[in-house]
Amino acid sequence: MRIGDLARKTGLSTSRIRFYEGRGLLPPAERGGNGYRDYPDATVGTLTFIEQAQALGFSLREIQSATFSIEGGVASESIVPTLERKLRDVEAHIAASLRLWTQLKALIAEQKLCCPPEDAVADR
Amino acid sequence: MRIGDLARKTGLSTSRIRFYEGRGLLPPAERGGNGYRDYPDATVGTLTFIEQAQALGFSLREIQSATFSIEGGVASESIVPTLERKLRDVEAHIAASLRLWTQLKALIAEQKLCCPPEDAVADR
DNA sequence: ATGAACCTTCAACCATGGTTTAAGGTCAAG
DNA sequence: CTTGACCTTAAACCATGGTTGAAGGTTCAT
Repeated sequence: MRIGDLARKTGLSTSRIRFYEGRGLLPPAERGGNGYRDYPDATVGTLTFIEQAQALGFSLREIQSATFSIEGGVASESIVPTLERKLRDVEAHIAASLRLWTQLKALIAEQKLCCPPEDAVADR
Repeated sequence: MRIGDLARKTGLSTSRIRFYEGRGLLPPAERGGNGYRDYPDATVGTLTFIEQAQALGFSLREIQSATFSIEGGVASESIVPTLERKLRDVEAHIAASLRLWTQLKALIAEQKLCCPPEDAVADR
C-alpha cells in the first residue's frame, strides 16, 4: 500500500504519516524500486491506535515506546510492562475524567437552581 | 492574596498565572496601590479547575469560555449551555478512554498468551 | 511525449502552552 | 539605607505536533 492509500484509509495526511515515521512512531516503511514507501495493511491499525491514544493526551514520545514494539513484533521483553503502565495511565485518566464530570454536573445543577435564565425555563 | 501565595497554594508558577490572565482564563486581578495583583481566595479553585480540565485535553481556548463566566458570576445566560457542551465532551472522552482501556487490556492478554518472556514466567 | 496525479526530501513556517530573561519598582528587616 | 524577597512588564525563547512549499522524480492515460 502506498502512502496516499494509507492516508485515505486512516484519514490522516500523508505529511503526518511521514512525520510519524521520522519520529519513530512507525517503523521505516519498505521502499519499492522507485523509492516509494510501501506499507503492510497492519499499519492502518497502528495509525488508528496512535490517534486514539493521542486523543487521550498521550504524547507522541509516550506512544512511541509502546507502538514500535507492537508493530515490530520483535522479541522486546519490555512490551508488557510498557502496556501495563499505559493501562494504569488510562485508568488514572478515566478517574480524573469522572471527577471532572461530577464537578461539571454539580456546577450545572447549581446554575439551574440559583439563577435560571429565561431561556432555560422556556426550554421546558 | 498576592500572586506568589496563589502560586504556592495551587502549585502553578507565577508566570503561568500571569499567562492565564493574559489569555483571559482568569479575570484581570485587582491591583493594590503598588500595582501588585491581589487575588480572592476563590481563584485557587478556578486554577484547580483549569488544571483538571487541561489534563483531560481541553484547550485553553475551550476552558476559557467556561471559566470566565463561572468566576465572573455575571448574568451570562450562556453559562449552562457551555457547561453542558463540556459535559458531553467529557463523556465522549470517557467513552474513548474506556475503548482504549479495552484495547490495551486485550493487547496485554494477547502478549502474555502468545509469547510470554522468561521474566513474566519467573514473575509468578 | 505531455499532463495529471502520484511520490521523494528538506527546510521553513505555524499554533499552542508555556518558561526565561532583562530591566526595573516595592517593601520589611536589620 | 541597604539587602533580599517580593512584585511589574515586555520580549525572547522553547518543545510539541504538525502543515506548507520548493524542487524534483515516477507512473499512467491519452
